[in-house]
Amino acid sequence: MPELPEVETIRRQLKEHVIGLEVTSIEFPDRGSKVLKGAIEDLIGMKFFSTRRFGKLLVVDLQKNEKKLSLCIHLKMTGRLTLVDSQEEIPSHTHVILVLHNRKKLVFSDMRQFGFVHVISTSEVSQIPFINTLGKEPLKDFTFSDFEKICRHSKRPIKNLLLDQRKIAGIGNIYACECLWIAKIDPRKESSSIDQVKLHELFQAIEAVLQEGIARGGASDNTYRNLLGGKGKYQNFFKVYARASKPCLRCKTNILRIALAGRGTFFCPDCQK
DNA sequence: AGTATCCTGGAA
DNA sequence: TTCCAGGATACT
Repeated sequence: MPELPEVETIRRQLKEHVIGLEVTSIEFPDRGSKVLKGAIEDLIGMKFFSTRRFGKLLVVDLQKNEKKLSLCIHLKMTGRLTLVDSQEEIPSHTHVILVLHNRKKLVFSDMRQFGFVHVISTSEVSQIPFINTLGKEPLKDFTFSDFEKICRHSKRPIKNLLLDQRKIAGIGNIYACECLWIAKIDPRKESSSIDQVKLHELFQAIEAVLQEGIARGGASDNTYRNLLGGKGKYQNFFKVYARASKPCLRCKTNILRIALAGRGTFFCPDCQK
């Protein structure tokens, strides 16, 4: 599902394909859709100006003279942002369509309606609670000492900690499973009990896994598609996620699937300690 | 700190 | 027909 690498992929595509374009009209195929908030129609006549990402939240800023508004978009599980040609078919479960000056359409669709598209004034973006409570960006200002501090204070299972957006921003279920496998750590292991060496391996694995995810355009194990409707490729390189009952790629022991933090959790019971 | 909740389609 | 997918939040 869309985690940091998938959202970052879309952000980069927006930057390449949408920045500088003007919104000429807006359509609401699902009027009254609960995923929309704020005066989206106020975006008409404004131009895409910049793109930002906060964890898994995408922020697209638009401008016209002194007026500055921002689209805050969260894809959650099945949300999609798609840029389609004027004649192309609109995806199913579409909630809003921004028609652009070049006649292309920027479409937000979401089958399960967990995601959202909110319009707020750009000056308010830094104040929205979700951004305020986010932890460090793992690919930006994240140091080993930050990570150590987070883990040393917690008795929770390490996987739960990795998924906690208030501690580290952007890691979801897939990448949490993957980096724990790489660092050979049992996802159930109490965070504060992991020794320094292993913790450092995990710290490096987080960066490596997220970078590789971005490099491969994200993971389309299930429903994820990028801005142009294409699939990511990272699912072809999963080490452990979705490999229940298959042999561990390191030691051949069968991969286990358990529930942790209410999520499917995949790990090798033999080499992840 | 752990769990129910939102929601729908696809798989078992 | 039931189960499962899981991001974030509101509960308990």
